[in-house]
Amino acid sequence: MTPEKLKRLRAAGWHAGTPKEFLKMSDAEAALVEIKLALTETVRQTRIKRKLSQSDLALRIKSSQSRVAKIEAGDASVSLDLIVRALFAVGATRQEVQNTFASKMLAAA
Amino acid sequence: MTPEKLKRLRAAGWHAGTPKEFLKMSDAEAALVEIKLALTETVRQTRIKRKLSQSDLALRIKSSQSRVAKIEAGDASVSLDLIVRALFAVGATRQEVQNTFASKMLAAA
DNA sequence: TGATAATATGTCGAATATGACATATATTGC
DNA sequence: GCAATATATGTCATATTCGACATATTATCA
Repeated sequence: MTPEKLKRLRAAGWHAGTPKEFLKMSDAEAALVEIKLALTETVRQTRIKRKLSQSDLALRIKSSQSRVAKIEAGDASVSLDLIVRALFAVGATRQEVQNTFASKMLAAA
Repeated sequence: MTPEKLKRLRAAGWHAGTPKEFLKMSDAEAALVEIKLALTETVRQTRIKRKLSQSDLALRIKSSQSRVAKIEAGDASVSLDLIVRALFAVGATRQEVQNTFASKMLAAA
């Protein structure tokens, strides 16, 4: 895991304490975090493409604008369940989800 | 449904307050449940294939046998996050997990 | 059969995620 | 510029999910 990525994750609230502890995060845990981040990016991109505001999306998932902002910011307090609900609410397609995953893979290489 | 609510929904981009529009919401909820069930089924099949007991898997994800049983039973109290952690713990690849999410997004482009 | 391991189910206090709210900060259109 | 709109951030009481435990049920096999 690159220092760049660590910095980004920490900024989003993912730090588990010391940097050393953070590095110990298992590969599986890291993969889960990265999948969540990829999906939140799909949420944001798709929402904007559909010309919806965060408040619009909040209404659809019966949540609040601030929580939608946290979803898109990759905040650690957001569950995968809520991210997927948001994905469906913006009407993301398989293609859009796949594309985000694909671009994430390239970035990781 | 109150006229006020209808007005807010239209402003949010639903364009209508017809029953059809609201079916989309329940469809999304159903799709989320489908994703969960598909993943839990994979957890169980893979765990058995690897000849692991529920207790073995519980150790790997630092949980308990009873919670693993609930994961595999599709219990409503189990989060998508925990299901994915279990999936990785039985040896699923990141690619396999990603494919599940992508394949369940069926909205038309 | 009966012993033993595996799995299922219910419960509960603790931990975590939640929507809502206040408010700060961008961003857009005039 | 300056309103109006959109987004970001922090907090908090409530709701949900958690691991753990007790115990019931089922499966395996000598």
